[in-house]
Amino acid sequence: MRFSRLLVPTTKETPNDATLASHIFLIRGGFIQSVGGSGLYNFLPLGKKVLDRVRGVVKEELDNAGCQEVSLSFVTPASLWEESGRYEKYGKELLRFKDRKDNEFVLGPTHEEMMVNLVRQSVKSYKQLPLNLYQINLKFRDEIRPRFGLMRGREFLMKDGYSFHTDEADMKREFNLMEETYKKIFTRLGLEFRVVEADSGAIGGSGSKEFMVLADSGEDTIVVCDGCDYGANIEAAVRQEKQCDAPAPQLGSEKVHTPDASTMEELASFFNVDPFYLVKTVAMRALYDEGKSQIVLFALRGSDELQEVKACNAVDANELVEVSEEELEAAGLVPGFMAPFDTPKEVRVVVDTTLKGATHLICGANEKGYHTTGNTIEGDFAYHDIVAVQEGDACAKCGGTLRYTKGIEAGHIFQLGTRYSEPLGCTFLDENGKAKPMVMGTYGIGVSRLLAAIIEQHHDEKGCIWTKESAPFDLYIMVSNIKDEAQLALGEEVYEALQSAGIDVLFDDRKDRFGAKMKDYELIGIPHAVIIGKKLSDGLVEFVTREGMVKEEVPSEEIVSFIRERLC
RNA sequence: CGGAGUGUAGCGCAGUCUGGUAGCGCACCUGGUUUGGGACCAGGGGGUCGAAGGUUCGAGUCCUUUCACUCCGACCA
Repeated sequence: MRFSRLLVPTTKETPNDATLASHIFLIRGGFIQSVGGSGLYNFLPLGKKVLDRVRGVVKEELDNAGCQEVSLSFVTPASLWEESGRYEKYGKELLRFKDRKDNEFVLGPTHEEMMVNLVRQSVKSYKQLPLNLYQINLKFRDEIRPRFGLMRGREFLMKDGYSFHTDEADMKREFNLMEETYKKIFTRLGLEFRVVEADSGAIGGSGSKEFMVLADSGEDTIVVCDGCDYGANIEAAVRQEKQCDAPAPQLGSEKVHTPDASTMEELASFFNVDPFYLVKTVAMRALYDEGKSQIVLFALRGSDELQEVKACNAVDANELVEVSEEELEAAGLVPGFMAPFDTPKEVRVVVDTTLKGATHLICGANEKGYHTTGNTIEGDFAYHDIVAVQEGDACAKCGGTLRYTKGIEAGHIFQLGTRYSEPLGCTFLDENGKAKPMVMGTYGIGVSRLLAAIIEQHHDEKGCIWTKESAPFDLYIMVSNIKDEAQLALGEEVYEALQSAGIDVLFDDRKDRFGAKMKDYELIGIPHAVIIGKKLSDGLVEFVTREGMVKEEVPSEEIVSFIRERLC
């Protein structure tokens, strides 16, 4: 491709809403163009090329693993979503609309329903299973706050795959195969990543893993162990039960006047005890379908923090929101002095598992200005793991130290079970002619997000540095001064020779000066370049590696074979 | 949805307080010079100043309403 013919509107200036390197360079490098600035982007020729290459890697590995590509209709009848029960549960991110006949539709944010529908219509026998179908198509999620360019757009390209099995064991086999396949994909794309245990969120099901591309700019906090390969999203991370060296307060069961102590710090210093022996009672409002809601008290040790996703799962709610003090008082609770005991009966209580059987605890007295000491937690509370793992906690697997790191969620695989096949009646006949729901797995990769993830990991202050398998072109050739006939002639010659050798070359034949072309090259970030310039009079050209901007001088007559050796 | 802010040329911004010819940089077009780090000179095109209503002889500027977007918090590939 000749640069002079390619639509690459590079800019010197940074768009004012871009803060992330990937966002800045994808826009400045002319890869993408913002549409109305609301999480919608056009892919320009360069961006489309990268997208296609990344998509190609994904497709190749999936096909090798025995998956089959399909393409599902983007507009989905709402009735399917009603069948699965997600029409309500999915919330406002689901874009709903009506056609001219007033029939309701949604724009697919994910396609479990559609794929199950496809399979239930065409698969009837155990002989047709297992089956792994995928598509690489647009998704639309009406995000509350789209941002960071391709990292969190409203419309995005996603690979979503679904597998169907006769039993749990076969689904797990496929799940493991997909984990290995995903590792191959991310490795080929040149990404440094970590596979972590994850929460299943709105998709449902059990046992899910996320593929986190490590980057400081990542939106997810992941917990990793420095002693073993344990890794988990903060939303799902577990730890060894915490121990406390400080002595337990030896106080009997009494009510103590604590007028100014309502926070954990104040309370700990008031009683002069470790926060480990305090009970923190956090009130949240749990939201359910059809506008129902309930106040829930979450009790945990004063030394711990509530993990909201875990808490939300514990009460099976759609969402947890904060509760105002007024609402708490109206429900008969005393903000700042709440206890998990003797609560009004419309208030639900969830206790962290580590408090089960705990003694010598200090907690609120359900009375303004008072706490009680010498409490023991026993009996039939609803016990759940609701705490956030903290840095420095001990790994449950090996006892090593857990640390936080930031990641970009690039892939997520789920063991779904019969969460969708059952309500949607996706069954097969087994050897005995008996109908059973298929056991499913589901597997996603954020393909357009991968472009952002690659740049987050591979850039410098000057621009993008694409990896071998993601680069829009294999090589860039610059003719420094196109008025210099010798330079231009050699450029044309090398360009032709490499093109016919199957190397995808971007030939910069523009009239601009050296500096301007160099800036564009650095911004666009093709892995290697050949610069035909001044040194041609000494019979030399330069071979540049974008990573580190390393320059090597090569005799001009050897450049074609040199490149074929380096790039192939 | 809560908090903060911004809407003026394709992009980045000034002008708004104090009403009076709509400006600057980048980009774009023409001609010329220049060619190893985002060149220079000369000329040129491009705007219902987010929208609606009001005040006024006159509104980008003042008043009212409204919409959109961005940033900080809770969702997700």
